[in-house]
Amino acid sequence: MAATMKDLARHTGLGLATISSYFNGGNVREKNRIKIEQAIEELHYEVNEVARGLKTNATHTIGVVIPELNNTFCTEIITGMEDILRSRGYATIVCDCRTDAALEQEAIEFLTRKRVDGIINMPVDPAGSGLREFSKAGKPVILLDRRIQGLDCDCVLVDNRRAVNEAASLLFAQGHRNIGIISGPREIYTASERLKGYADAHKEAGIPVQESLICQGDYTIRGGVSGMISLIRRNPHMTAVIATNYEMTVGMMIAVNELGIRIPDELSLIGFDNLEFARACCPALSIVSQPTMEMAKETASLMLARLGVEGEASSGPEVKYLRTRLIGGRSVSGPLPGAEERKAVGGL
Amino acid sequence: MAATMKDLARHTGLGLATISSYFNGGNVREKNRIKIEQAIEELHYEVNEVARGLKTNATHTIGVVIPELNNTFCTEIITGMEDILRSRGYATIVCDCRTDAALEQEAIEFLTRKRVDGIINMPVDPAGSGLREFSKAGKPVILLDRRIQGLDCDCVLVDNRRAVNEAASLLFAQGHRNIGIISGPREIYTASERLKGYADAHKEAGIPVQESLICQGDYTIRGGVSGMISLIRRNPHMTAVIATNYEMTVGMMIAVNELGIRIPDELSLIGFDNLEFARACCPALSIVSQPTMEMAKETASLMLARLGVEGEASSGPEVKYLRTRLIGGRSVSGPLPGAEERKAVGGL
DNA sequence: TATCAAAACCGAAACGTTTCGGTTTTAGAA
DNA sequence: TTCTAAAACCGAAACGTTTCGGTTTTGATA
Repeated sequence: MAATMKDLARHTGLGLATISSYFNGGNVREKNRIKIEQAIEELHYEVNEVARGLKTNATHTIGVVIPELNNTFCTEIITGMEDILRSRGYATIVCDCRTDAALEQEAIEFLTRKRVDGIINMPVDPAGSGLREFSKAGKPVILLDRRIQGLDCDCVLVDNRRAVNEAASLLFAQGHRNIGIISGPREIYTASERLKGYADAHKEAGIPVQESLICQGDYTIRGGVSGMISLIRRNPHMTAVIATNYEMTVGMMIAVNELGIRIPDELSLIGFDNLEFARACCPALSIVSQPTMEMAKETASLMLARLGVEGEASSGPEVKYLRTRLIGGRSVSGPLPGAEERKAVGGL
Repeated sequence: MAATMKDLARHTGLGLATISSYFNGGNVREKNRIKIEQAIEELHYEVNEVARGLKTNATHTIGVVIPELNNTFCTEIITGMEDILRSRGYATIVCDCRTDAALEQEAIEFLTRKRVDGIINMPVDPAGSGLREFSKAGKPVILLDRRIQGLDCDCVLVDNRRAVNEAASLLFAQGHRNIGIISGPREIYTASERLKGYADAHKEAGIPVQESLICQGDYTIRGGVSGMISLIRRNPHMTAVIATNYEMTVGMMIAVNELGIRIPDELSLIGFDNLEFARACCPALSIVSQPTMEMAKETASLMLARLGVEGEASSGPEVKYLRTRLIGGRSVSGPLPGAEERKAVGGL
């Protein structure tokens, strides 16, 4: 049915190798180039990427494994990456592993069978067992947002520790002393980093961390709701709360709404991610905003470099650290009565 | 490097055809089956899907083209589809076309070059020009959420007309008489259907439609904000507003927050999609909820049937119509039916 | 034990590319 | 015009499958 290079060769009277050379940037005489292009037009020829893939052992496809597709943080990054990769001829196969390490492993095996040229992973399994195998085959792996102990490959990370430190420091500066935090699962890299930032801020402010103000959430909306409720129940003196990812931020807002708590009069809040959501909250929520577009760009560039498409790939693994921004809303109360002198906190 | 079927043949002393037959469900004698499986184990053999694809002319890959990845309605559906398709061995390549018909066309061409076995499309271009070509090649196309005039292929739709009719009727029943609507772009199928539902409800209630209460939005957050503001400015007597997609619902909430309007005392609201967002709003928003999971399931099943993987494919094009649900919050003045449903969902 | 259909097996030829050596053509210098 | 290095070109052999005819083996029956 569809025309092949053989047809082009016959039609133009040229050899198969010449046709191939034409498509692969080799040297072809002007008049032959014209002949070939004419033939392509007439026969509606289109190169068969599958056949090419068989020969070159490259599929021009890259796999992306993430914990949840239904998560703006993930989709914002994927949108950006997909855009860049597609413009370079690479297709993106996205696998949602439902935050389940076993499914993640399966997804990686699936992608390996599909012979993707590289994998980008926001890992759920802290061991990263599936990736090692893939990586051993000499194919590039890039970790997104979370590190894996003992797997040295390229990483694109966010300075989560500093991010939460900044958020908590802002609250201290506003006079808060009992700041709750809805933290994430201990075993997840970002969650533990964020909790460290919370501790850092306390240290810097010279205020001891109280265990009862730390609530171990699970990065879900439901977890955010129950986490918020238990924080409030356990800590009558608490005047502010930080939620450490988007889902739990939504959960926190749900809880606050259902309990009828007035923000920021009764409680100050700082959330995470999704500026649009923050602005739609009542009152507008102050949040830590992650640089999703830059993450996408860095990740895609790193991948393209590793694939030898463009840019230089460094010999060793590369780690990119990106910074977050604290975006002010109306959910943090001004200096509380009795607060010490306020510190200058970057133009918020 | 990697073992091939030839290696298996040599290792087992069997013929190539027998090995192939083993993998394709043909008859193989017990003792040979064991021999083959042992060889697979020893040589770590894995079938090369690319080579197989060249021979069978099938890539076991399906393309999905959507207007925005960064859109819960889309991602919820994709999550469900990807799950089902992957479990049947099909990879999903998602292309985000940024709500741009030209980019959509490009995405479809890209997928055609990648030789996907089928395309699922939530179309932006009402002409669907790119799809016709693909469809003519005998490969299945399934339209999601929106119809294309004159392209008769399988569709999975939602009864949008009835959905908005129900929403408006509810408002009428609560005594509202001046109901604003933030509508979508006229050329988009769902938008025009939703507007029809709005008109239907007026007809049924015997109340004439007022042009000034209809605001033509563009399905974006920004459009929702400005649409809401202009509606309020133009209609002092308006007591309720319906936003007709998720983004504009968010926009509507932003506007309401920034203008300091009290809900539902000064204005009643009904939004669209994303139950979680609705519950996080203050007060909880009443919304029209679309059956994204069913849409995903129907679409994937339809595709698998067309691909001959499972289920029966009907000869003619199939159109699935699914129903929405109206989920009550606290954003509509007066008592709202369906309160017990909200409780059930609210059992977080 | 001989017979015979069915079951199991086999090798070779595709599928549509790229690539490897080797041959021809080109065009500038002598 | 002749010579020569470089530039273009060429066909055949892969890449790892599936499939097509045709051959062998099997085991139930006579």
